[in-house]
Amino acid sequence: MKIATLNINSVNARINNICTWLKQNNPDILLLQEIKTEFNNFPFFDFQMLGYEAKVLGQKSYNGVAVLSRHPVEIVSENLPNFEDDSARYLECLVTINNAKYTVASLYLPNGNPPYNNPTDTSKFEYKLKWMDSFLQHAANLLHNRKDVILGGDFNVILTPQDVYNPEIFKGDALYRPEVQNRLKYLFRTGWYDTFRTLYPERSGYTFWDYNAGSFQNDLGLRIDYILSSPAMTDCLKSCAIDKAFRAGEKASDHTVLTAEFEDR
DNA sequence: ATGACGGTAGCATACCGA
Repeated sequence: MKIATLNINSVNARINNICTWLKQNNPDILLLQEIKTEFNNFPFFDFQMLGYEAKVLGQKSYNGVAVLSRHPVEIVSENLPNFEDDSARYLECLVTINNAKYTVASLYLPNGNPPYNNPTDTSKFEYKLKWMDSFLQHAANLLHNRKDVILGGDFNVILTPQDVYNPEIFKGDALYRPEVQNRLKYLFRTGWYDTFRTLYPERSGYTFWDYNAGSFQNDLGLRIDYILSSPAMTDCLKSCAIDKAFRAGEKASDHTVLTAEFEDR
């Protein structure tokens, strides 16, 4: 079972990029974030032509998440079940592959930095912490109630200095604050696995490079996209890879694709 | 390296991202 995650930064602006990637890589499941469109403007047909059914939690202009699957898929939860949210950031589905049922979620965690015109405003950071607290609680429930679970997406958390090109610059940033790092570490203490780090303890593994000139060319990146696996899934984890070539493409997203592969059940 | 980029809404420029 091959599953990938990608912050697409507008699914309609990048429909050609992602369709080309799907044709070449053919994953069973693709988790998308920042589709930046409502349900009614989602390009269902383009994905259908490639054999994918899409489940979509859309929103006008901002956010929005989706789950694409080549196998039967049904929605379990739109938004975190324990959190009132104005933003479309969490979509949980059940995918059936050869009689095995996988719980998969596409999540887009809040950024948390203040607006540029109001740098002392902490409301976005408080929202991020509340979102994470609800997510941690829900993740604990999933671990208790389900066996095969994958949580993938843009977590907007830089976990360690190893995961950023220059830790000094990010001191105090909402992606690097101890409050969010500790919340993510809590997941790993309670049974979840970071698929990339589990297989590659030493690699940098950036998944995001700013659009600003030189960031990608000079590899000034961040590792903020993750595929987390439950213990039973981690037992059959085969590979995890970052497709850096996708970020080098014409009109690319600022994130790139992260893929994990598991032994079939 | 607090924005130079880029998307959306919608028509000029504000807001958002990380």
